Amino acid sequence: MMIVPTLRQLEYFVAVIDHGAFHSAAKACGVSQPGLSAQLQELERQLGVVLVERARPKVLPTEAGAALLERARALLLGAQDLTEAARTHARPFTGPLRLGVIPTVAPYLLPSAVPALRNAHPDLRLFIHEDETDRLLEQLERGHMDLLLLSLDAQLGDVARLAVFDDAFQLAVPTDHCLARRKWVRESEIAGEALLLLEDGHCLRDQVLDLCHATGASESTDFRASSLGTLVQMVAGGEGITLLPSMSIEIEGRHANLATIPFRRPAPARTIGLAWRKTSPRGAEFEALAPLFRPPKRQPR
Amino acid sequence: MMIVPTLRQLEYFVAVIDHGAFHSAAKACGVSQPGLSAQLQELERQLGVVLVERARPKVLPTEAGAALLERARALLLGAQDLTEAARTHARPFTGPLRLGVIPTVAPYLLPSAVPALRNAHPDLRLFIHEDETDRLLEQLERGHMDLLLLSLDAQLGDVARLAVFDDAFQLAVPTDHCLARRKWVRESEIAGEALLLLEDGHCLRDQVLDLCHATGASESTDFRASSLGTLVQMVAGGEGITLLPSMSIEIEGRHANLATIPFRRPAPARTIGLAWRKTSPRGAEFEALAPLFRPPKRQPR
DNA sequence: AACGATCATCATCAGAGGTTATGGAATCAA
DNA sequence: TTGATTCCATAACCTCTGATGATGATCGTT
Repeated sequence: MMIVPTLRQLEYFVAVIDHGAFHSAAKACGVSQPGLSAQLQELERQLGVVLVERARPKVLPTEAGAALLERARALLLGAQDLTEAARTHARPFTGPLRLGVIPTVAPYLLPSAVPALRNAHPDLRLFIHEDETDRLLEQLERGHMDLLLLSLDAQLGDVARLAVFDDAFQLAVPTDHCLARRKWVRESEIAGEALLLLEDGHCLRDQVLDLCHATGASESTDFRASSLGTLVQMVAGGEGITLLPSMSIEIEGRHANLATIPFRRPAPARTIGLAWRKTSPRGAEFEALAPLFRPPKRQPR
Repeated sequence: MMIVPTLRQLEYFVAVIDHGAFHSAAKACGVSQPGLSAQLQELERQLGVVLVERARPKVLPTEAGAALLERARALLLGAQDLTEAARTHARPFTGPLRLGVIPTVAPYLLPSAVPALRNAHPDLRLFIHEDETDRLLEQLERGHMDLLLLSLDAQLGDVARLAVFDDAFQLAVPTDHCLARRKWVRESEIAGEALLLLEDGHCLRDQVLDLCHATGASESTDFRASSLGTLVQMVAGGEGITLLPSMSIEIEGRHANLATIPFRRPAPARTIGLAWRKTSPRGAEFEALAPLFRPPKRQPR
């Protein structure tokens, strides 16, 4: 069996489509434009099909090119996985670990988790990327991320996942709110309230919104916060109430005019966990890393 | 992203494992032994892992090698599929078509189907391989077969499939059997009978055996035929009775001392159909070919 | 001990794949 | 229209990969 395309040719092909231009694709691949051009031509010659239409503002895949693009991507990803499988086998817990974390988890969990990771596995080169669930998942599928730390309550699609811990919600109200002095509240007690929520794209927003529908609460209109920090500022300013994940309270809850009240059990919660591509060669590693992402033990009072 | 292994290196690696020796693997790949040896060393150097243990009588994969072997196979298969996708896109219904057919179908359907195929698509280069279901499926998964023509009643696993037609069973008895003059029989009437069956491995055997259990018939011990032809000889010789698929009767049924009796509807039947790898780029082609595998119309009497 | 089989090494060479410089076509601004 | 600009293809040249055949080293067998 003679192998027809080379991985290098496929890499160039994918790069050209992704960049929409030869010269920038060439730069991204670390080669000169003529070099890339020649390889792509050779690929097209060998396959007997024109893959990219050299249109003016932007090169576009032909029909055939579009049909082969995903196969090419899958092959390149498979090659990457193979090398990673080799390294993992030779020396586990080494090499790059591209970790994606959602914005409503990163600032609260990473300060403890990152040192723990570095300490337990000093040869792991950690790259952290913070983004919303959907974009993280796309990056994961494309092989630009290795591991995600996020809420497993969101729609994750066909990925391997492992729950790490549950993160209960608490009610956050201004100190002059009628519930501010309560030791706990029932879920049903937020019925009729209008909650301040995060802006679109945050999985936390979607989950709390679902909770609103289930309990008879609603979303406070006119304003959506871009972070939990902003949200807390607004609650403390008397603009409304909201739900905060417990992990955020130690940091976000230190605010005059803000009271946080736990829910009575069973409290509504999100499940924080890890996700990775099912075909990732490092699944076993990731499972072993999971405990390091648990929140640090609070001092018993 | 620098691509670490080349497809050629992976091809050599897989060949060495499959052949158990460098020199024969090299011959199979069409290169000299030192060439292959060097590439494999380079692969091992780049991956930082020894992949094959140069044991004396036979080289064996190391633990790491075994772990990477399936990934390597998948990549090579993916590359093959990609080229095929390109050719299919450029000129559908051309190139090699490696068709696997089970032994209880091949002699009855191929005499009409093969000319029909050649006629409809003269640029299709047909390679036909006859074998039992399990082995065909393995060849299919490995990429050594493109398309299978078989009974969809067997366990096929995770493959794409398309039913082409139903092939009803008929009862075959010696002419001196009490049922020999009947125009039809009921399924329940074979209860208590002992049927002659094919030897192990034929899906037809398994299916008829299931039918026996369902109807209260049993298998005639002491003898298992290696083909339907043999089976018919034994029935005609008065050794017992059996079930024959309708498609075989025009050929196998021409025998003195043999009577074939249809079952009353709904007659027990097998479903003949096509199967291919889900990732095959030629699925659409195969679906278009399906009608050519229908049995030829019988002349109405 | 000698032999045969098998994989590694060596010296060598063709060509695949890269580079820079340049050409030509399309786009855009004036 | 014209000139400037952008972008891909081509050309000439170079480097080093990946092949070859011959030979060496090692191990199991006779």
